[in-house]
Amino acid sequence: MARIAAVLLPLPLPEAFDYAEPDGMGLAVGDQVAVPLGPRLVRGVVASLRDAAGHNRPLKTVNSRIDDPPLPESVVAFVCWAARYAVESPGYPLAMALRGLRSPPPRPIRRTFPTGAAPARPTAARTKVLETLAASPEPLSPPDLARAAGVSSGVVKGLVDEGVLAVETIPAPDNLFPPDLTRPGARLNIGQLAALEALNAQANPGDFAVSLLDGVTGSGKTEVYMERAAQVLADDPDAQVLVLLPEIALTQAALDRIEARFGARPAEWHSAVPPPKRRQVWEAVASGRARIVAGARSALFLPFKKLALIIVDEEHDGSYKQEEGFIYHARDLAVARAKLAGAQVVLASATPSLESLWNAQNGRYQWLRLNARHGAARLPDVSLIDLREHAPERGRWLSRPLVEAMAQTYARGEQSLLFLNRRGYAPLVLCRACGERMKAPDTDSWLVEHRYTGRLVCHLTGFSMPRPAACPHCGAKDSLVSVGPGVERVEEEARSLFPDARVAVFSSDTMMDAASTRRLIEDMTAGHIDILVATQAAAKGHDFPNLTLVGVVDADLGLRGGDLRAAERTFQLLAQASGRAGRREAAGRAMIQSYAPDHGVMQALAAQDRDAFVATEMAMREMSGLPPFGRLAAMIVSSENPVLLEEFVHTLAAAAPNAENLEVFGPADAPLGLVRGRRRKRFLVRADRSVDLQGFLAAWRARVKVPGAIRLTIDVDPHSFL
DNA sequence: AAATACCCTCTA
DNA sequence: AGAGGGTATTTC
Repeated sequence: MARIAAVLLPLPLPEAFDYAEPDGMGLAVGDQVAVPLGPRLVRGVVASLRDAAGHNRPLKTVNSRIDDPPLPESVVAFVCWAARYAVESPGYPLAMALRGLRSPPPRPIRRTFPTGAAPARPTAARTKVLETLAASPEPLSPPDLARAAGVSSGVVKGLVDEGVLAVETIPAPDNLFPPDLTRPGARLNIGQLAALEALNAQANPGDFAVSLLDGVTGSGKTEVYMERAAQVLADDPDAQVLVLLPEIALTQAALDRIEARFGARPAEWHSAVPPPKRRQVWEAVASGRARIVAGARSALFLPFKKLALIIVDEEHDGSYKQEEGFIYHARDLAVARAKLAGAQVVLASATPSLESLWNAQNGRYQWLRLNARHGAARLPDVSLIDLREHAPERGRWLSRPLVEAMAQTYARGEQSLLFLNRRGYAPLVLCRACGERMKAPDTDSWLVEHRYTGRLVCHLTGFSMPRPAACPHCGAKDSLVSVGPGVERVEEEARSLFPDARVAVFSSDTMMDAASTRRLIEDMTAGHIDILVATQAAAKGHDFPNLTLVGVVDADLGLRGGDLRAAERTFQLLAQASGRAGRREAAGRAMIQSYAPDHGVMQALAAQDRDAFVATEMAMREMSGLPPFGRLAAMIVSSENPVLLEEFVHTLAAAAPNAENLEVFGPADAPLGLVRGRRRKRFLVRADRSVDLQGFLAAWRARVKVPGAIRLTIDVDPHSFL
């Protein structure tokens, strides 16, 4: 009756390793175990158990069970599913599922209290300590007590040693409080109520179901999904809710709303959460005590005990795609996660991805549309400015019509937002004397000038240098010129046009931390800013009541790369940006500057006809068999050695298995062919939806031996084509 | 990922 | 021969 345990290890191994289960250990799937691997002992998780009968390979034995919470079976299944999806080792997703556990627990809190005994020698310092402690409203740690009493730590220690004071040690509280479900919910309008009813009716506890909550900006999607969350939490006292947010570090406002609704701050999970806090959140999620978690994409890997609802807010957002290391799309993984856990998914967006719209059209997802803006708010008037006709003068980026609209807005005491999705001052610096373009060393992308810091920065590699006084190539002095606009340069132009106006910049460079972001948002909300120049960091989420004009400085920017999703992304971004205008009583307008106002994207934006845009874009995708009608994967090969790379790429091309209804394109030089001295090439695979794309990719990779100097990455459902 | 097996070159 | 180094292989 001996059993074999297949154990997943958080290491880049291709599969689970088999170990013999010691008699009487009674392992279960999800248990954490210590197993021998070569000469060392590592942590692993039991993926499955089977009878050892008929097995003849000698196996090592599980060393011991680790006294940490087991991973729920649905999490183990999800780890395996995600690995297969991404064509990667299960070790990567497993490491993510265990991440909170590997952090150190927070330091316990020490509290001092009097025992009642009197000090043998009551010196002035000792009396001061006892008085301070008696007067303190809350218990103090020994160092805090010494500081508060103004004595050295030795005095407190002496009292403790003598038994006058005692110190108790308690685990650090995690400050996670249960949601208050007796609070009244938001007042919903008819459309919101209908959507909520549909969500409530769609899934019984334990049912997998997906809904697309598709509503224009300001239609109140958040209230709807929060009420659904309230219902789920009320239906089952053990149920847990995960709210996925893009770039959560920048969207503290969403956390405030959850706190306002449930009277308790949700557990937070993202890269900026300090390790001891992570440990607490991980344990609270595993025990089921954390009932609402708000997190970035990696929160999908948390070991929820009873996950009942996943909300993917702004589901179209590009930051859900993890592009490095373990590559995945959080929206797609959220659906898989919910399926395995028996949970409901709500995908919310004003500009859903074509993938989700397609699933909604096919009836795979329930499609809930909210058309009316909440309260008095109306959709903004959108107009196109043809830059061929209204070209700004050299070195300027704002056209006459836009400047006039800004002047009117300013005169009325209302706010303008100028949107330009480009950080820094100028995207390119070149030498007038020799024509040299400033680049990062061994990299193909231009250096971006940042005037605040006086540096030239590579946005790809992070390289930066002070702006040189002379051209590093030809040595000419004062010959460097800044070409093209970034937000800082548009800010400069706005200041010169409106010298009395209060102008601010909102980009990831000016908003380094949550505090400065919050301050700027408060200033904007309170009307202390007249003109805000912003990158996409401000295009989403924030709701500024007095903002009535949105100017899109360069609408063509995103269309230039010309990849599969360029039109879709541009439409989403600009629709979100123009949706910032007029979210309260004041009527808003959006003005879009473009050199291609006849382009389908611009026409659809001006007409505010998303359905027309979606229909044409879908037709194009269908004709070429591109997502969502077909599937794509990229195989990216890179090396510092170009000769070896060339050779390997040939071997790889020749090794591609034959397959029906599938094409392999490439190898092609990646658009940014050289990054940090590594040359990159890529293959693109297109397959019909009936094809086992992951199986093909795995078989292909298994046919070649990847030399050490070559890195091979597989990106399933790629979003970036760089 | 981490330990170790392997395979060069360099030193004496 | 043996140290020192980089790279490839193995880990149930």
